Amino acid sequence: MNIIINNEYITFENLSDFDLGQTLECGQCFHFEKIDEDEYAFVAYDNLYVGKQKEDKLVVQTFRPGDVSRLVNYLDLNRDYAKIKKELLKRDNKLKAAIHEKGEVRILNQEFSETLMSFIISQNKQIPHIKKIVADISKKYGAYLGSANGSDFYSFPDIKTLSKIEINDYKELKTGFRAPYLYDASVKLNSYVDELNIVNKERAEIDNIIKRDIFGQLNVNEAREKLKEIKGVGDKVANCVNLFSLSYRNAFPIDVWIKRIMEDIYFKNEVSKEEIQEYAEKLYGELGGYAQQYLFFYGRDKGLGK
DNA sequence: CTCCAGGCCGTCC
DNA sequence: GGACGGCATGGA
Repeated sequence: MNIIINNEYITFENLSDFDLGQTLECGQCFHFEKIDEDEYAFVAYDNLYVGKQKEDKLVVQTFRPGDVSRLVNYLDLNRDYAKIKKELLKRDNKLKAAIHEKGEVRILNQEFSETLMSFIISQNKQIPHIKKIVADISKKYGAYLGSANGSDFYSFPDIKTLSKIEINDYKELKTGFRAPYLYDASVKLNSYVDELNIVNKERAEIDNIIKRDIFGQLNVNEAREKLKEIKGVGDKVANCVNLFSLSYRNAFPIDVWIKRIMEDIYFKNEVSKEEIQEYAEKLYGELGGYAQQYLFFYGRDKGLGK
């Protein structure tokens, strides 16, 4: 990989095992829009990026010049995915089709607070509607970041702003029964900030401190249980947060789709989530999160099991 | 009209 | 412990 910086444009050359569209569309994040063929506007933390990829070349316009390392980290571009895929295939050749079709997905390193709130919203909802609610909350309470292809983009509200949103405000944003869950999550998020005595820090740094000081010493199971202290967070949402923002790449979230897909590929009949969890842990081990995402995206795209 | 969506909670046994 | 209905909202 080669990086060239020219004013607000960051160009990546010789990319491997990466596709921006796949990475954004696979279901791990909700704060983006496809604005043209192979072109996406996406929000990470309080930054807006507009990226266009052709083959192994990606050009990203950033609305905050000088944050190349943050973008590289967000897109997880410093990790050797060829090695991960090779090892996964060694452990289980049945992943071949999923990796062949969706192998250019990378697991993003997302902000903890936005990921938590987003996946609380996600329960019993389809992805387009999750995206709409995330955009609506951001538009109402976040900061304006910029415009792309006629659409305005806003940051997801930061923790201090979230802590001032009431249950009824969430209800007005059509979150339904999730409103009290979102409220409780914002209270817990704010309590982390208070507990760690984080004052006068920049957004990404607040995120880093929470990840390090609240979750840094916990293994994946302990982190999941800690997250489940939040109302409306169960195994699935907790594991999504673990995988997509807390760097637990061994987390294996099981939702309706992955359950169907695993049953289709491995079991040939209906089995419990616990059984699937155990099976996945044994088969994929510390690479479970990658396998899950390849399978999820592949299976959902193909409509496997339905 | 129905049924279901990247689930979870409270209640029942 | 496991099963089951309810839950807001929108789209197929």
